[in-house]
Amino acid sequence: MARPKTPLLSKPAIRQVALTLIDRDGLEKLSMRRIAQELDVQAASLYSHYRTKEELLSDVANEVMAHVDVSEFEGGDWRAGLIAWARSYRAALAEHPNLLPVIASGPGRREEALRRADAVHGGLVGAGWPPRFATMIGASTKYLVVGAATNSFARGFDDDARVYQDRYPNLSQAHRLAEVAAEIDEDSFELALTAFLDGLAPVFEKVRVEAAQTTESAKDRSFN
Amino acid sequence: MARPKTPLLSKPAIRQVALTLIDRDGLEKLSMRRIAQELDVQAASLYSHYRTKEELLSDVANEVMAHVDVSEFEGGDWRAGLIAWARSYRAALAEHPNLLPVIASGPGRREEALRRADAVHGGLVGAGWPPRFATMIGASTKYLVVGAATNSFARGFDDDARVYQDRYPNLSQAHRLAEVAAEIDEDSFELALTAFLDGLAPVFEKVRVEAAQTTESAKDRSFN
DNA sequence: CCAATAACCTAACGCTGTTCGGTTATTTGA
DNA sequence: TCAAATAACCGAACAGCGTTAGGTTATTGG
Repeated sequence: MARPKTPLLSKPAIRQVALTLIDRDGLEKLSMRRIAQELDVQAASLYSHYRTKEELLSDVANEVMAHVDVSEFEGGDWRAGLIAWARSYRAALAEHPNLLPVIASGPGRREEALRRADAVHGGLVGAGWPPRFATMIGASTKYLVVGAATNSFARGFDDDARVYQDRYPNLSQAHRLAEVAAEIDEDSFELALTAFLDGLAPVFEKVRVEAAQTTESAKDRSFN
Repeated sequence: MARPKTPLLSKPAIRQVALTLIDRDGLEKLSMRRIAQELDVQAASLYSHYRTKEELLSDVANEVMAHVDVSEFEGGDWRAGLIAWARSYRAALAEHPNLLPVIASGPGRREEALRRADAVHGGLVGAGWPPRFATMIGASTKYLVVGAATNSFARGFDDDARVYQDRYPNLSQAHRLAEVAAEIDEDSFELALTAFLDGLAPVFEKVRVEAAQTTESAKDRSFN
């Protein structure tokens, strides 16, 4: 076979197969040859559409990250905005846990990631946070989400045994381990997020007062 | 050459070379053949000491994690314990950023990790936290540390440009990017940790009251 | 209608982790 | 003391990896 009448491949099709295989068999088992096999094609043909495997993975990661919700910042409520962002972020990672190393290894295409970063940053600044704090709070929230996802999905049944006994001292059925672990992760994440936001509230008051004073003295100076 | 008079290899020596290469060239460039080359040996010989590359990496990760400090919990001050733990944890990751994917992919040898998990958990319970909260707080703090490390080290000069402009609107010298980024990461981490712990304080009061009431009613019941 | 391009192919390169069987020094046990 | 077992190396090879080169054919643009 040389060139087919109707193309067998397309970027979206390749991405979709890649993501399916990642979800099913894990990131480590994914190879260009396996993707090609699934598409009844030779591995070399994939390189007509994606220049490297890395580029493909980065594209897949971007597709997944597109579902993250930053619209809640528009209301001007920074707390609600952060919560919605963090939860949908975490949900997106949870849907494709095997993809996490790719997402965690830095953003691929700049556009989308930048747009979301801007929405978060802009939302915080719009709500009254100084830009410097907006940066740090955005970063901190990301820490929580990525850290939670990492610890949840890359777990190897280690200290968890102890963890379960906290809450389920009589848990002996191994088949319930997964759901119990998921519940604890969920609760831990919510606790961390809530405590973080609660701890931020007094900071918000403080920096607003400081900002107001700075504006005052700036006004004073402009009068002299 | 067959068997040498004095052994050329040892587990510690292999680990040391592996870690050095990881630090210098990155995790991706590390191969058994390169480690062997550095030790003037053939790759196959390494398998007399480590059964797989994974086992070796896991051992290296454990060695690094051994520097994490959980001793501060002994004083009974859970806030001081968490801060010391989180900071030394983060410092350990920062010393070998290229190793982070290995560390994040679940603990290797159970012993050490369990010992530390126990120290954290025990410290929190000893300070008055209910076991269930001790579990969640330990997990949450880990989220922060791992998330911060991931976002810091796996960065690809993306939304950072904007981030720098927050604080250094006139920063044009690219050679200062690294230190500025490090400073922002540091500040973000400290903000997140402080806000989290501050947000935890009222929770602590609340669960202590509840625990006291539970004890009361337990006493009541024991009287009846 | 012809040239360019797009989309596939086969074959191969150099790399990887790992295994096999061989060789020799050291250690163990009778 | 001497044989057997083991430990520590080696060379060669296996299957699989990402990627490239060069070939063939269908579609498209001028």
